[in-house]
Amino acid sequence: MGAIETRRQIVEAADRLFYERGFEATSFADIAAEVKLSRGNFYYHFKTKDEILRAVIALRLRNTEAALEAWENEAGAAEERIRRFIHILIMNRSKIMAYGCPTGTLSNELAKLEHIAKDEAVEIFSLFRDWLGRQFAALGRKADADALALHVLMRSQGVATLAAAFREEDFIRREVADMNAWLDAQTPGRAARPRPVSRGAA
Amino acid sequence: MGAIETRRQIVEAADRLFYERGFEATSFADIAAEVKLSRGNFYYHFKTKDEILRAVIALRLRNTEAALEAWENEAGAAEERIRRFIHILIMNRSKIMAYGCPTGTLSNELAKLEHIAKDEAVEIFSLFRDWLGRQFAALGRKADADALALHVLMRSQGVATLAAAFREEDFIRREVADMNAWLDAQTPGRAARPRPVSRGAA
DNA sequence: ACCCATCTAGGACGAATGTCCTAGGCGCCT
DNA sequence: AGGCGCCTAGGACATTCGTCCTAGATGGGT
Repeated sequence: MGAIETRRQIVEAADRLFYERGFEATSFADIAAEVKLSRGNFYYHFKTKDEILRAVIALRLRNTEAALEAWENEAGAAEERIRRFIHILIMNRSKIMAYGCPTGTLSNELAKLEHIAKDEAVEIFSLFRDWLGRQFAALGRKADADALALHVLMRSQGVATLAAAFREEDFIRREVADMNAWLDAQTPGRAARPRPVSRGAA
Repeated sequence: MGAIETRRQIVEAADRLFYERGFEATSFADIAAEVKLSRGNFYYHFKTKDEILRAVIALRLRNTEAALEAWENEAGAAEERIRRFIHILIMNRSKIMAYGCPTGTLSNELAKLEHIAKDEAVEIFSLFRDWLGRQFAALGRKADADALALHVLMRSQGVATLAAAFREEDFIRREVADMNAWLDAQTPGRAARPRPVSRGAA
């Protein structure tokens, strides 16, 4: 098997394990076992644990960039793109209820560890922040586009954290509906397209 | 020194270290050093790490209960009490920007570890949830009191997570203002009391 | 057929971890 | 003063961690 393919498998396994168990709680041996490699062989591909972490973050950055770019091409209007983002909460609800948000939990953990790669993890957030900001600017909210972007990100993080704590799927659906209703209210110039009823405010 | 006092100091140190470094990343030796105890003596007070965790969670539960009860007695109306809760984000902004929310980050970590005490940590959330629910019920929102409570909790968690990631104090203040504005809109029956201007929606 | 670069396996290494044992010192009781 | 129970110190223990070394398997190019 080529080294490149092996390396890819390692990073992929580490990505999942870091998400499901956390960075510190995942050992070299765990990842090696997952890919069915000896720990020694493992060392051939990655010298240190930090190196794997960097590779995982780089992978997530690439995946995030690709997803955002795909939404940029697929979805029509900026508003529809933002709804795509919001909809992740529903699509990934099972994993979110089990492990929270991959970006948020990693960023939290690295912050506590005062890990050098902390800022790189936050960079994933920045990708979403900037992308969302551009969508809000396209919606005619240029002045407060960044604040609106952070607001959407904030809600996603809050929903993910509480969903992981209480494991209530209804809560996720309710908050997603509320986010969509909120988004409707952010573009008063446009006619609000029909949406499923959002009971009350939350 | 009495064993009770020593035990109190241990739990207090563990509480802080679990918050600042995380549960797994904090070792027996770390806590012992903080309280200036030998690791052997430490064992006299706590047999296992889980035992300390349980004690820390119990402490946080007691502290939370006490804080909520104090707000119940001090603050006048239910609305004012909810604002007290929201205001924690501003009061604790330095620690939140450094380490996130103690409850949210611990709950996230324990969930990933599939730790037995996970549900006990979530119980801290439940205290806030129930308390907030009672306030909303007192505000005349009996039907969706729990949903509103979760909504407030959700926002707090989101703000804490992003504040820890980006370390922007303005973001916290902006979102707190937005939460207050949102709260105003939840009690349409009452006259909205004058509040500092919340620029736009977010 | 042979060689050399690429890849792999297995184990060694010190440090740190959670856990546990034992010997001793301190202070309150009678 | 003496004894006893509470508290402490220091280290042993097995395990696991991240890291590192070395010998061998593999396979394409000559």
